[in-house]
Amino acid sequence: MYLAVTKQNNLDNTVSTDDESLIRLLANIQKHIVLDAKDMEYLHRVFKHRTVQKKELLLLQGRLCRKLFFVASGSVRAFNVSDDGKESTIMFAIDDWWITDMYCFLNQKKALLSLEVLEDSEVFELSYEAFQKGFEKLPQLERFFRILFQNAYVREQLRVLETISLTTEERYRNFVIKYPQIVEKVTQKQIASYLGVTPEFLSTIKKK
Amino acid sequence: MYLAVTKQNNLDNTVSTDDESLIRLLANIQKHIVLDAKDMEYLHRVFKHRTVQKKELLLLQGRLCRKLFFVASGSVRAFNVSDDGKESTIMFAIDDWWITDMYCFLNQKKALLSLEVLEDSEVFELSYEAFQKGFEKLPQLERFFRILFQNAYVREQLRVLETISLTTEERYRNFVIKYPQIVEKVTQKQIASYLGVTPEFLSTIKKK
DNA sequence: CGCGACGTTGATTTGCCTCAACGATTGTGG
DNA sequence: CCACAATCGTTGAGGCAAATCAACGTCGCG
Repeated sequence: MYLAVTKQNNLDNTVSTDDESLIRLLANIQKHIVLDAKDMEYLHRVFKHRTVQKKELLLLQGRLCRKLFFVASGSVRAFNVSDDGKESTIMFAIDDWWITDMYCFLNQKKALLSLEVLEDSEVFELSYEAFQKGFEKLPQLERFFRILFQNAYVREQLRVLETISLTTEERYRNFVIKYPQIVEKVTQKQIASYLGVTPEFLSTIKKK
Repeated sequence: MYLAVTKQNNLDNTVSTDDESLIRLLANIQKHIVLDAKDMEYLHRVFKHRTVQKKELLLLQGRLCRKLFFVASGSVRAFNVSDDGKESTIMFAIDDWWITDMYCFLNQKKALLSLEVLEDSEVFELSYEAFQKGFEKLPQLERFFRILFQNAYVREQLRVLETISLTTEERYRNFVIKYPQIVEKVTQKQIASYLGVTPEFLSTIKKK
């Protein structure tokens, strides 16, 4: 098993949070493709592990977006701040989610979004260069990311449908049902900014 | 060139609309991957060409979604009708766009969307089975669809951001700027249902 | 030609925002 | 560890954005 390799220089018998995080990353990728020891080693090399803490910004709106993130544990929020200061939350990423400002990552443009760590978290980052080279080094990654983007596309399309067809109250209900773990971790203000309404209005909805 | 092969049984020198459509399909795929003659032959076999006419439904909400469509020419609209009869347009597909109810196609579930042909069109359809088998037969398709879904995801995410952060008027302006060819082809009612507002309200916006 | 869908306009109602105030919670520095 | 500041969640009053409903002229189509 690959983990044994990574633990060669781990003198005691405990599994470090680094190892745990790495396991989560590899397990996530292996949901869709098969990896041998060499593949895992390669991924271990190109994915940089980081322990980040609450309130840290993984990306600041306006800066070049160079990294794709995998959240091994904890939570991250992606949001935009408009000229007049209004915040809009695009997505929350908790355990095992991938997140970045994808538009700006793929086109290497200035970020429309900021990425904010919501609690102390373990993440992996993959640089744009490694992302592009990865497809040559490990062609199966085409399949992995095909499925990842496929799911992401479907998710966003359903969100669009909900946003334009349902009432705010229905959308809030659906959010709570769909993402109960997120509801526990984030503030109501953040949920409001995800739904595109004011915190005050969300508050009145909740009274029922 | 591959087209020469397909034209063996084409006695005169004209290029049929079938050929033109096929060229568009192959050119679209070759934007992202390289195809040799055998690949093209394979794709020609699995993609079924159809000439469809205005008002035809490629998919009816509630039915099993079996096909993925490529619009070689013409236009198609994907929309949902809610229980109380309200229509919401999820997307328009014009020349060179791919369209289906992706969620239900990928999960082989009953369609949330109907697909309506807006004008006489040339489309190709790919069955779910062929879609899945295609990745074995032609592994480069992983890359092609990876990029296709990647772009689709980014597009939808930007739409979500616009929807929750901009006013209806701003969103209408952006739509006209972004998709002028679509504006020419579709009714105002359909644009309203894409923006998630009533036709009456869109009408008042346009007065300026 | 006549019907039905479309686009427009206006009157009224409803959903949601803005602004302001307040207690409760969280975070921070002394 | 406490005190203070800052942010959060709630509530209410008033205002604006958008929906609803109805009426009417126009256009495309059978």
